[in-house]
Amino acid sequence: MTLHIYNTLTREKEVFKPINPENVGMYVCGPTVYDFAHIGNARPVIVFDVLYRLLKTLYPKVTYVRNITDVDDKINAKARETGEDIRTITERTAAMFHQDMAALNAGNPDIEPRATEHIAEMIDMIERLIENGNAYEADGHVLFNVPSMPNYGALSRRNMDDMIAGARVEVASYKKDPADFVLWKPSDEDTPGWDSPWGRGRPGWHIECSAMSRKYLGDTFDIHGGGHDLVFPHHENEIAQSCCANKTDKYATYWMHNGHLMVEGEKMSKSLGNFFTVHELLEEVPGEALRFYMLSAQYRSPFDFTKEGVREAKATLDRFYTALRQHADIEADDVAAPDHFVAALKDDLNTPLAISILHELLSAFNKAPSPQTKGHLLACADILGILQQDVEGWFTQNTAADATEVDADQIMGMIEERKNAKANKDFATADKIRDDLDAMGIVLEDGPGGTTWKLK
RNA sequence: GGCGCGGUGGUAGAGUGGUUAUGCAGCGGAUUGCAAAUCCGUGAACAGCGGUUCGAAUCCGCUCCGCGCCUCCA
Repeated sequence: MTLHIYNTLTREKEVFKPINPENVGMYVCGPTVYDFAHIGNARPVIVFDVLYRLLKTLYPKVTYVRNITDVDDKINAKARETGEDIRTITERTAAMFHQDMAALNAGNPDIEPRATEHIAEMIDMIERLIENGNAYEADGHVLFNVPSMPNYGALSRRNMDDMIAGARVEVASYKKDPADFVLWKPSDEDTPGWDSPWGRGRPGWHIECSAMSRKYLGDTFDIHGGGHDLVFPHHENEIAQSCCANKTDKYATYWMHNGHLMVEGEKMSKSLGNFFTVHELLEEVPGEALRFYMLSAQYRSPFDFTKEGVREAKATLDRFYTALRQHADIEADDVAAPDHFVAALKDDLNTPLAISILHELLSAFNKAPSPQTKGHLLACADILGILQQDVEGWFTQNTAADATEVDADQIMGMIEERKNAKANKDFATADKIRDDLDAMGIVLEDGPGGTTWKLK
């Protein structure tokens, strides 16, 4: 089984053929750093983290680039609101983003370029677009001229004439064509800006990804990912900018888009108040459970995020960790993940199928605990980025909030008391102790090796 | 209006032109002082209507329903 990827460009699952098998290039649209990451922002981070892990098992080198958008009008608006410098906001937010994503066990990409550190590259690209006749200056702005690109609309399969007929936004008077979009726009005195051949201003939304992907991955590269909503206009415009500036037919070979999240069956939105940040969820559930939960659906499907679903995901991970705990003395073999597991992931990241195989491997491990069955289980889990943390830690400290509330010594003392009561056949006392612990949120399990405890 | 996606058992969620998905929940059993954990067994589905086919939940068409995007939202 070779790696297959669903390509938005062709709307088909295709065999993955890297441009250079020695170094696979992957670019994913990262966060705009002006507020806490919400659970929807976490989906592409997790999905592409799994893809990155999978690719690294298949190719000697993978270069994963994910940008940080630190110049944007939402950031500017926040700065006006709080009176802070945009740099203060973006630095703080980026740090929180990294912290939250680390809790989801999503590693950092190889390169994480920031827009503000690549203004020169963007200006250079805009200049080339003007030279090539694809962009023009008007009223202090520089605009990309959409009709100058014959293939425009190929990714999103849009016809510009139809779109304009149904457009719901007024067209700025300085545009030559209603579909033209901004590459550079002027900044007033109160707005962050950079000197450019067109005066002091700031970049449009799309140009940063074109400029930065080129710098780190070249004119054409293998995979470009992001949320489904970015297909149009963001990715369509990136293609236009990059192909026209670099004079190539091809920008990214494979376009991957993750589906959006809903919350409790409703579209997630601030006005509905059903907006979870990763940060607040981590107060009540381990990041690993959020990660595992997200992977329970195929990445392209819409995902209905529910608290009940989170709870179930956590309970499922408890099962896995329980098995690992009961057989903690067995040292896992250093084996490769079984083929049928890897094959599931190679089929356009079929994580639900992969997880079903993980359940089979768990069952096999429970029935016949051995270095090999444990090794298989852990090898698969490693690719998904789960079951890697300390087993005792999983049961005794599920969230940051738990750490301060539990007194392990006290619990061990009560377990000892109960053991003595049981030895004396005083089951009433033994059960009373168990009930008391239960009321504290502690669950006991009597096993062959003694009694263990865990947080509910 | 344009473009696109989806409707699977109580629930979450894969897959396949004819053969058990898997998890959770349910039911029965083993084990346990009782539990927990684990193991064994078990019922239950493919939105509707046509068509292609020896055979379709799986391919095609239509209908109904739900959802997304349409200039700065992952």
